[in-house]
Parts: sequence; structure tokens; C-alpha cells
Amino acid sequence: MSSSDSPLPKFRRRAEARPDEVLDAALSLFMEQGFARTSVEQVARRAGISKGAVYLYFESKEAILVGLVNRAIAPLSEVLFENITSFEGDPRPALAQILRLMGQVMGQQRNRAVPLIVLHEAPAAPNIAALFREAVLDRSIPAISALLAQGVAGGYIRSVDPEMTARTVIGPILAHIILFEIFGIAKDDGLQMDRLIENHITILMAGLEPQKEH
Amino acid sequence: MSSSDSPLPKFRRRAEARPDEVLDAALSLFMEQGFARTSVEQVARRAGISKGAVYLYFESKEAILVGLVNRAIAPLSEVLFENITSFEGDPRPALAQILRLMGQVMGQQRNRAVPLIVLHEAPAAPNIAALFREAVLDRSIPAISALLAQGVAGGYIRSVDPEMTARTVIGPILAHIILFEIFGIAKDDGLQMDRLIENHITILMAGLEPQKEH
DNA sequence: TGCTAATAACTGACTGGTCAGTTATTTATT
DNA sequence: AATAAATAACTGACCAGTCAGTTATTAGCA
Repeated sequence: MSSSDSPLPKFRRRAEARPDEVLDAALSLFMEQGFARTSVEQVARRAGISKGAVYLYFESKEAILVGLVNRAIAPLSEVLFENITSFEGDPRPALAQILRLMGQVMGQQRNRAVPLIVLHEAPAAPNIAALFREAVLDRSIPAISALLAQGVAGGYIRSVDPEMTARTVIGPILAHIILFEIFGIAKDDGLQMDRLIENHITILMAGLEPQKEH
Repeated sequence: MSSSDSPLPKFRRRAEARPDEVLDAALSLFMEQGFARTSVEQVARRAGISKGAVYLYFESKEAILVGLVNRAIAPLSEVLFENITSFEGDPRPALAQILRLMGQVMGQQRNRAVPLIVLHEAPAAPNIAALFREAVLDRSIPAISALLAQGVAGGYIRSVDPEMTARTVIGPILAHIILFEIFGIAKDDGLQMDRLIENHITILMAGLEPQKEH
């Protein structure tokens, strides 16, 4: 370890990349150990700075988590939800498309990480839970409910309860991820998200088939 | 506050009910604040004893949680699972029955409490997660899969993937509870477990209908 | 081009508080 | 008196957040 010829600058002035570097370090540590068991000191070390510097960019430890949630939510543009709510016609192809998209997105571990951390931290940090709920759940679930309600009204699908059916649509994905990530079920076989999605779509399409007139 | 004439004995010797009293106190506190945010001192106070006394009955704080899980699991006798795996015929009525039973059980807040605490504590305490997985998940989910596989083999239901379909069967219940308990969705309307279960059964029964020969 | 403020980036020791688990002591029971 | 049960004070470790001081970088000036 020669210390004399270190070519790396000790500081990097105008470090606008720092907050993102802190978030990267925090995400990897939170994924490994969870939020509560990770200290700010650890985050700082992994980001290559001191603990004090973290507090130059984030007000508190919780603010780091808020930053992570916001960064993860950003790409989920309004476009997706807006398009769904204005949909007309048989909702089943749209549902299948949404499910395949969800499968693709949640098939990536990095996309599962933040929701899982939020899930764990929600009871201890209600404002984090509220943030996630308002930004993700309160937009996506009503959109699916509306899509289903429109399908029922138009007679395209069986006369189901739209709100509860939204749970039947998304529930299996949530369950699959939790069983895999939290309880380690089928860890050897991998997540097999595609296998789940296609099977689920098969059952759902048939289950929503409009009833014969009796 | 006269302290001289207290007729209550300060100690209650030979308290064989103590472990259960500690578990009761711990459960109510864990439900209110979560495991991590509850101190052993608080558990002791609510149980009406001192902190030191808790350690006469439980080796560690985690041992209290293990005790809670075991106490919650005990009533889930083998009978349920054994009966399912040996079932022959159309699995759909059996599935509906299982779902209605799950709905009844998980409709009670006290039955949701321990699983939710485990869900929250699983990442920090892998042995708790493993205990719950082995005692509950590894017995119930394969039982449902076997029931479905038997139904497929006998031509009673559509030719689905039994393991993945098990997620479609139980996923919505899990999702509903999590959305309600952790993210507080539909808190005003109550849990409405029956409404979910009946709607889910409708879709599931139709979705598993055997395909027409083509 | 050098030299000298000025300032932005950063450090690490420190504080105050919490809490799991231990132990010396006290109290009740037989 | 002997013993079991329970207490309360204590220990050691951890950690979020603070702050006085240090170092790198830039700007102004000669």
C-alpha cells in the first residue's frame, strides 16, 4: 500500500453525483441486511465517504430511504396508468399485457429491491409506507379496478367485483415474490416469473370469460 | 398511592402460567409496535413482572418470538393437510372450502398478527422465517399443488401448472391482507375478507373449468 | 504564471440515548 | 433456615445525528 503516489483525488469537487452514489451504497446494503440493521456509517463507507458527508446530502437515515423510493418510482411514468383508465373494450388483452409487463419488471431483482425494503420498513416508518402507497398502489390498483369495471359494464367479462378482482389479478405476483424473496421458497429453481405469469394469465382469462345467458 | 397496606402480593410464586403471560404481553406489544421497536423491558412490564424474570422463562428476545410462532402454529394440526393430499376427484369444491376456511381464519386479526410479525422479522431473523416456512408454508402449499395435480391428472380441471396455480389460489388472500395491514388500503371499509374470498372463488372455479375438446 | 485568500467538501471524534442480557440482592414460600 | 422466585441496578455495545476542525479546489490578484 504505497500512499505517496495515489493518483486518486481525495475529494471530488462539485460532487453532484454524490447523492446517487450514497443511494447506490444504501440500496446494496439495505438489500443485504435490511434498513434497520444497516448503519449510516456502513452506507458512508461503501459510498467511499465519511458518515458526516452523508448528512451533507441527506437530512436523516430515513431521508435516504425516501430518496431510494423516489428514485425507484420515477420511471413509473403517469403514461402507463393514464392509458389504462381510458381503455375501452374487452379488458382481458390489456390485463394480459399489464401482467406480462409486471412480470418483466419484477423479474429483475433490482426492481424488487425497493418495494421489498418498503414492505419491511412500512410498520416502523408510516410515512414511507404512505409515500409508496400514494405513488404506486393508489395509482395502479384503482386503474386495474377501473379497467375491470369498464369491462363488466360493457359485458366483455363476467360480472365480477372490480376492486376484489384487482387483488386476484395482482395478488399471485405479490405472493410469488414474497414466497421467493422472504421465505426462500424454490430458491434453487430461480424465480420463474414467466412461468407464473403465463399460467396465471391462462386461469384469469378463462375465469373472466363472460357467463352464458341462462 | 398508599404503599403500606397493599394486599396484593408483590410476587406470585410458582407461576407456571408465566410463559404464556409473557407471550400474551409480547404479542400485544409486537402487534402495536413491531418486534424490533419493542423492548424486553416493555414486555416484562405488561406481563406484570421485571425484565430479569422474563429471562427466567426465555433465553433471549428472539426466543419469545419463536414461542409465539410455535403457539400460533400448534392449532394448525396435520389433519388439515393430510386430508387434502389424499383427496380424489374434482378439486374445485375442496379448493373453495379451503379458501373459505382461510378467509375465516385470516379474517380474525389475532390470527393475522403472528404471520405479519414473521413477515416483517424474516430478513433479520432467518431462523424464524425458516421455522414458519417449514411449519406452515412447506406443508400447505405443496398440499394445494398436489390437490391441483391430482385434479389435472383426473381431467377434473384445466391442464394447469399445479405449483404456479397454487400461487394463483392463495396469492390474492396474501395480497389483500398486506394491502390492508401494511399499506392501510381500504382501512375505512374494513378488511372485507368474505367479499374477497367469494369473488376470488367465482373467478377461480371458472378459470379452472376443463377445456372443451377441440 | 505564481501566490493568496475564500470556500466547498469532507472528516472523525463525540454526545446522548437505547437496549439486550447479567448479576448481586431481596422477598416469599416450605 | 433453606431455597426458589423475582427484582433492580448494572454493563457493554451500538448507533443516529452533531460539530469543530481539516483538506482540496477555485477565484482573485500581482
